Formats: sequence, C-alpha cells, structure tokens
Amino acid sequence: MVARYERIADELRDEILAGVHEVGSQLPSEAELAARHAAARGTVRQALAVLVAEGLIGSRQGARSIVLGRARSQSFAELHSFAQWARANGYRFGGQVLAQRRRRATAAESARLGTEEVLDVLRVRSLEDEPVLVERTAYASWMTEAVEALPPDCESVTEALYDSVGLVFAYGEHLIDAVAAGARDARLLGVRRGSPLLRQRRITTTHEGRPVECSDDRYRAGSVAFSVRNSIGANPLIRQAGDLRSRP
Amino acid sequence: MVARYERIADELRDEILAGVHEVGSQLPSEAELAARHAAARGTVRQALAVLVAEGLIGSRQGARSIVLGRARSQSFAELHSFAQWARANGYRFGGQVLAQRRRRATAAESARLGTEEVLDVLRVRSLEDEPVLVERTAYASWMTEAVEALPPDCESVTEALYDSVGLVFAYGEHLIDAVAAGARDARLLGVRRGSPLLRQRRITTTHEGRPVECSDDRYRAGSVAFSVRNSIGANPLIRQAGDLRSRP
DNA sequence: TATGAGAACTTGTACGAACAAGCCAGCGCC
DNA sequence: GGCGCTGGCTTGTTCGTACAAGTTCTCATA
Repeated sequence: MVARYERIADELRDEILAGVHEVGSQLPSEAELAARHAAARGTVRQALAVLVAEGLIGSRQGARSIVLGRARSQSFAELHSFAQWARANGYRFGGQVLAQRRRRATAAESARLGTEEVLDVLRVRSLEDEPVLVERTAYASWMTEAVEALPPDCESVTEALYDSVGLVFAYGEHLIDAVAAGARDARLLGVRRGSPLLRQRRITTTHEGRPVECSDDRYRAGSVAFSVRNSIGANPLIRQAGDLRSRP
Repeated sequence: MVARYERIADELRDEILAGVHEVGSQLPSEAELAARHAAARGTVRQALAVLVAEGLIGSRQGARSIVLGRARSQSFAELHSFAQWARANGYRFGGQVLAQRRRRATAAESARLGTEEVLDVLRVRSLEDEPVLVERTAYASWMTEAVEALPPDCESVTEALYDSVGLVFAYGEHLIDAVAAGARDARLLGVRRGSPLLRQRRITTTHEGRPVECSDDRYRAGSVAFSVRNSIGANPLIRQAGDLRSRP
C-alpha cells in the first residue's frame, strides 16, 4: 500500500513533468489540493515537501508554491548503483572485475569500516560499450564471502548482494572532486595519462549505520556529471576545502 | 522567534556533535523527546526530519533513529557563495574581476535566463592566497546595472547585491563534472594546460523562480571538493550522462 | 495617479488523537 | 540449544483544529 501523500506527490510530479503547471507558475493552494484529493492539509503538505526535496518546486510563507524546473530526480538507488542508474535511463552498460584480493586495511579504511581486513576489488564499468568508470572498492571483512561469490562480470553488485544476502545499502556519504588519470586509469579508460577524471569517493552503510564499503570511483571526463538542486533552507550538497593548507 | 522544532533540532544536533549520542547509537524515542521538551510528537518529528535531511541521523519504521555521522552541514549560502563559504570556514580569500562586458546571449543562455542580452563577467577567486577558481558568469540583463556598480575586487558578490538591490539568491541548480584546463584557465590558475579542473555549472533564481545568472566555475584540482550525504528516500544528488551518444 | 493602510488569502507552526506497520526481545516449544 | 511466534515498543501515516506570519490585492485617500 502506497502512502497517500506519495500518491499525491506522484500526481503533482507527473503534472509538472507533463507541463500542466508551467515552470515559474504557481501551484494551486494547499487548501484547494486538499479538497481536490479529499485529504487533510497536512497530508498535502507532506506531498509538497517531497517535491521541494526533489527541487521541483519552491515554497515560502504566504506565497503559493512555484514550479522551479522539470528535471526528474532519480532515486537513491540510482545514485548509488551504476547499473540501476544506467538501466533506468536506458543505456547499454556492462562491468568487469579486473582484480580482487584480501588485504590488510589501511589506517583510513580501518577507521571508516571498522575492520582490520578488507576485500579489495578493481572494476571497470562501461556505458554504451565504452569504458567510462574505474571503481576501486574496499569491502568490510564481513562482506568478503558474499562479494567473492559474485561473478566477475556481475551487472549490478547492489542487486546481487540484496538477492544473495539481503543486504541493503541505506546511507551514503560522497565526496566529489577532480583528479588526473594515472597510468593505470588511463589505460583502463582509454584516455591519455593526466587526463581529467571526475572522482567520487564514497562510503556506504546499512540501515543500522554499519559501514559496508568505501570506494574510489573515477569517471572519464564528459561521460557523467552530477546534478544537484538546492534552495535556502534545504541544501544537500556542501563544499569542502582540499589540502591547501598542507601544501608548501 | 525561532520555531520550536528548530530549537529541538539545534539541541539534538549539538548533542550529536558533542558526542552525547555516539555514532551508531540510538536516539531516545520520539515519545521521550516529546516529553523532555514538553512538545507534541509531531513537533519532535519535524526536528528529526531536519537532522535526517542533514544526513546526521537515519530512521526507519519500528526502530529508533540512529546517529550516522558527526559532520556538520553548511547552509545554502555557503554552497552558493564562495565568500560566505570561505569566511565560515576561516579561510583567507579574495577575488578580482578580469573582464566584464555586455553581449548578446547565446541560445542556451537566452533559454535559461529569458533575456536577449547578458552581462558577461570573468572573475578569479583565491583561497589562502592561491588562485583556485575561475568564474565565468552571465547575468540576466535586468541585473546589469547592479553588477556593473560593484567594485572589481568585490569580496562577496552575493552579499553586495543583497545590500544594494535586496536581491536574494533563493534556488540553484548545479551540474558538476571534470574538464581539462584550457590555455586561459591554466594561466589564470597557475597550472599546466590540460590539468584536471572540477567544473560546477550553475543557474540561480530568485524566490519567484526568476533566473538571475548562469555560471561556469572551474576549481583547480585538489583545492575544493563537494560533499553529499544521502539515504534511501532522500537523495539530493543525481547522476547525469554526458555526451556519450553524440560522440563518434 | 501614486501611495499607504488594511483585508483576504496562503503558507508555517503546533497541538492532540488514532491507527497501521515494522522491529525486537523474551517466551515457549521441539 | 535452537527455533518460531507473540506481544510490547517505536516509528510512519492521517485526520482535524487553531493560530502565527508573510504575501498580495483592493480600495480609500492624498
């Protein structure tokens, strides 16, 4: 059973995407939406909060909500899982494990994952038959067996782990910056050494907050971009300084 | 007057940051928090929703909320305004306008800003006395006079525009990827041509959804990173494909 | 015509209640 | 000991009400 506010949010989202409510125009008042859906105003407000979080609409006290854009925001799974994102957008995609071994955790990994040993996996992912992503992932030691059981060309690691051990990636923290391609990155992605890569370092945890993996993903420039919408009072993305102060 | 739920959220945030509630531990139940603050459960839930949006805690039906992390999330202003972000984090910073002229809007700019003419501004920003950011901004034509009135070494454009014409940047859309430094970028940032840069393209609007500016900001690699926390059911950042399909 | 006060409208905050749905520990059974 | 089940606890959803606070439009006045 889908919650009522979600159905209202879905309907409003569809209307916005279909152009019923133009960008820059005002939505009907909460009272009117409540009457139209035979729901309480609080329920409508929950639905609107969903769309605000998606960046589709903006709202402020006293004035009606306005439509900000028509871009669809994907789900958490699509941000976390390359396969789910690619599939949802209709791309051909693939993946291949190139190296996989157990090793001692570095100090940083140990602090983040809470284990002394990790399973180190190097994967390359392709989009539209071109390699676009080099993924270096360290899994916590209690994940080792489940990950080693996966086939090397596993399409979606996230889905496979859910099917095999019921693991759900629930929370993620991501750090995004740019780096130059090293010799190995360059060879794997088919670019020149020193080419710009978009790097996404992430750490993922379960529902209970238990760390599962930390990963260093590098995208070939031009293949993928990250998009974020924000507003006063709701801003997901923050900026962090690099290592300026430690440089000579 | 600060809203009650905000004060509760502030108190809980402080407690988490101070380590009263350890990472991975459970928060008191909503009922207990409500009793402690003499507030309704709905009010406490609003406070918790704030912390969920900040990525500090996670929650799921049936189980108590758990503490996910201790990183503080900055405000919208700090993401949008280089100066406010740098100041809030205690960095030395500066800025300088290198070129500024009116010109016809490109087709893309015209579509985004809704004006035929734009004011094109090229700025370089420094952090800790090193140039780290090249900013190419196109302002909508109705902004021209206010921007031209700013001093070339204006520290914070956002604040100056608020003071002079009461303009508030309320909503933003950002697209983040990596590019190679061109000859001019390289000279301005003091890096080699072809070096990786972190690019943030953004478009900003007022409260009413009226577009104010669109900008192409390029950070020297290593100087700045973007951070995002997400969870199932709340994810701000999305991935977008580049121009894969249009390539030969 | 321009301006300012005010009314009407709209969103934000807060309360209280009730039920649904999921989690977990403890209990009893095999 | 191990297993499954149940009952209590906890969060999720929804309703209804009331008032606070901000916006917008109207209308009277200068």
